[in-house]
Amino acid sequence: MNISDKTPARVRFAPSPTGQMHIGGLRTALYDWLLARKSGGQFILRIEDTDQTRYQEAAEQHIKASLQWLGLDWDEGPDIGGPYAPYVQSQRLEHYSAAARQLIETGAAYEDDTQPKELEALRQRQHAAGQPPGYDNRGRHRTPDQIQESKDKGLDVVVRLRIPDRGKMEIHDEVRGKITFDLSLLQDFVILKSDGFPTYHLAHVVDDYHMKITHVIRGEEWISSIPRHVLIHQGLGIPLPKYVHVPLILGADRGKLSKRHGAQSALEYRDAGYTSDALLNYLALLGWSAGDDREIMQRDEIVQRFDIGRILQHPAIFNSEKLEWMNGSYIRSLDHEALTELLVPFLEAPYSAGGLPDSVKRPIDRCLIMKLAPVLRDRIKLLTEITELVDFLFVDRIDPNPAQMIGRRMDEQMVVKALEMSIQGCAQFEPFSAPVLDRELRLLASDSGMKAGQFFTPIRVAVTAKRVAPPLFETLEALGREKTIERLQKGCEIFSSYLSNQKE
RNA sequence: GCCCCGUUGGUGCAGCGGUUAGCACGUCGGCCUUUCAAGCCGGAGAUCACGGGUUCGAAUCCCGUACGGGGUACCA
Repeated sequence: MNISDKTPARVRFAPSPTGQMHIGGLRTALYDWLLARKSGGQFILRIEDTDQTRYQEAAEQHIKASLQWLGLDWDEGPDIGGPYAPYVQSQRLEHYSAAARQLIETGAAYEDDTQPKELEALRQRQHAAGQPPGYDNRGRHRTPDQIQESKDKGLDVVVRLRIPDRGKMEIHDEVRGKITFDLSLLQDFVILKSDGFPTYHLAHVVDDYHMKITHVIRGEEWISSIPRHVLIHQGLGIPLPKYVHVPLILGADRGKLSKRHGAQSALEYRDAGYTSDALLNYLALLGWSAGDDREIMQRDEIVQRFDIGRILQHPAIFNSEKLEWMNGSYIRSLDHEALTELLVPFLEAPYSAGGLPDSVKRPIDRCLIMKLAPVLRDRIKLLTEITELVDFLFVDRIDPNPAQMIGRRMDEQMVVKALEMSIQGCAQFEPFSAPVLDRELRLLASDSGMKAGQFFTPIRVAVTAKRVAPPLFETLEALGREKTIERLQKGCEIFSSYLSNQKE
């Protein structure tokens, strides 16, 4: 066990509301939550809305809904408050400007009135000369009078942090260990934008300090900016948190995860029929392993075994086949009640959203699903697959294909015989239950001289209009005697007319 | 370009100086069987990216190369 896991950790998930909550962000949130729960600490949600240009109002709700669906409950956050409220950066601007002022006073930072178009021109010149792009620290020696003059003229003024001209910086990351950077390669960077908003660099450092965050868990893309964050800490004279940089999640082609790779956001996975437990389990393993071969682990077990020291150092590749398998495994482990609970909403969804035909009135008879749950469980990997599997139970009319009634090694006579014998039989079986149907239909099959597989095929197709359906006896019982006989008779008619058409 | 990080069967992981390189997904074959699944059994599939060291001994430690990823913004 990692030593840092033993003391209560305060960890935050700090998304910026600029779009949908992607799988990568969700995995980071999960690791935050796992560390907080394991250590008996707090999981904090903080909204980082410092980019006015990319802000999307719906995004914050989407983020919260995603976390809730996955069961990642937060102890402090925008809607519930907490000792360090507010938890939305746009409501904390005075903290950042105070920090920026302090940094200016100590000389760690300075005001810069270099205009955007000047920066753009600089970049173009660098590009033309084949030089690496970058700010050349030209604003370092502005006088207060010059800055004031620019402000009076309404020009843009930003605050930049001064980077030492030379020197190395050695930092420690909980995942990768020691990482060294050459400071001479960095340029002075913006901490306060001209619109008065802080950049990420300043804002998160200030907030993490105020909120007493112990572990900064975030994506690998931030590794390169650690020196900037360390410099801000030093300038402010505040202690460093522990850094935990988690590997990125890539698509099957080793490229960034995008639409091409299927669902992207947590809620899309929900709608595609994944259970939150399965997704949580899969996500936990995407960039972390407990050190043995166990893969299917309950939430509690994952919390217990989670260890930031065992987070992987290389990108994780999202394998949707494995996720599907895992989802199927979770579905199979559900009890009948829980499974029914999950399945019914998918069936009751509008037809256009993958539910039963709209002609079926809602709410549906969930007892039917409950009864069949044991035989349904093994047959679906995604909850959405349920509709296709059981729709015949709910619709009034089905449309069986007579050609499909002729099973392997069967002729037309056999089909007619099987249907007729089963119609007669079904009128008599008492009770009309799966065990009785099992016994009696098998007897009829042997009486008819057919193999069970042959005898049952026309029945299945007549009653379900499918070649592939749930097990027959349970299906017939669920359907009931009356409907079964009605469909068998209808099947008989359809098959007869099919035969006469064939002859013509 | 420069900087940082990584590299074990098709895929995801285990391995932490001595193993017949283990597990899972997928794939192939068999059993079971009323269809389809599930389950069970078995198979194929890895010169541990490559090249140098260190060591009695290296997938494991060091260096280099290749490849992959990230960064290089008044985005996060």
